[in-house]
Amino acid sequence: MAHPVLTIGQISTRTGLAPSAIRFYEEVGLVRAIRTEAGQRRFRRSDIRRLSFVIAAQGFGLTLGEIREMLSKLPDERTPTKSDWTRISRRFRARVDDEITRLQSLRDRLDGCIGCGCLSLKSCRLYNPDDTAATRGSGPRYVMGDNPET
Amino acid sequence: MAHPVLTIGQISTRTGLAPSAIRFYEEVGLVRAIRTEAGQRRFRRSDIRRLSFVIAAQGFGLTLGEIREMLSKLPDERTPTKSDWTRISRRFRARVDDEITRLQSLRDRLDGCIGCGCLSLKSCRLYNPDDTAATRGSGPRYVMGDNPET
DNA sequence: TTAATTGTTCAAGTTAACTTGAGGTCAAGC
DNA sequence: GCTTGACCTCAAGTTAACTTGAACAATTAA
Repeated sequence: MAHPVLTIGQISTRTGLAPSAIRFYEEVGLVRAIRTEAGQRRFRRSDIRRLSFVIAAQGFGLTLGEIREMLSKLPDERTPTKSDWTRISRRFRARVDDEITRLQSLRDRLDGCIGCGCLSLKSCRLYNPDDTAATRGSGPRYVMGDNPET
Repeated sequence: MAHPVLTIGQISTRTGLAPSAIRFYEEVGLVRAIRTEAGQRRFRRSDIRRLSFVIAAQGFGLTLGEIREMLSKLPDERTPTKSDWTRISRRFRARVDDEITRLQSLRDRLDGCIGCGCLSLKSCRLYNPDDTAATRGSGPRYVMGDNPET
């Protein structure tokens, strides 16, 4: 093998992540680096995949905590195999599916509002209480308006 | 009319937003309050709808800046009519559609990776360069891995 | 061998979207 | 007319996800 282990700079160019981000990811437990005698980080090739997964999951909207959660399903002792990754990807896919569903239902409600003019009706709820937890924020937010003066 | 104008507390209970959030939204220009002689805020009924839109758009993932952008299309002088809102909602729907499309393509690529095992091939790009700008972060991030030891 | 490059730590700064707290005012009910 | 609850401002704190900078060590290329 040309490069049994990689430096942080090499990982950086391969993933597109800034070295500072990679260090930060190590700090929060998303990757683990081996250290040389002198204290420099060395990464395994498989960490490229790991970090790429972080990027993908994050672009999808997961927090680093959630991503760490998912990655915790990978074996710690050995290099993850293809089937390890397939398992994780399947879980990830399920989350993507859920999000697509959520957005489709948002779109439907939006269509309802646009089409039937319920924007001006008490009965229009762009946020219905049965919706799954919102990404951010807390407390009940449900009514898309009220009977306006207009 | 029972309440020609509403206090911040009333707006708060109607929207589910904390008063501090409403004040903050005023500060960043998402709503505008009238002031009483004594300096207290008074809102129009139509602001409930406005703030509800903020909540909806935010739950979808738009930043407050983007939301302000969209809301800037509403008339400033008069109370927005139903057709004003319909126009905005249509634009919003287009954004939702785009996001659904983006996620579907992510899902497809994910399926490819899961199905064909390309997770272990150089050719697998979970992030392809032609993708539209990611929500967060900068710099190129494109490779989902590399030929691993495994 | 020496200079340039790349790496290290640690503390502090950044942005978004708010919340919290202090200290004070206003409005409503009894 | 006074107490209570709602409201005000302004400064500072909070969380996520990093980046930046200072001061220094290790590696590599000429």
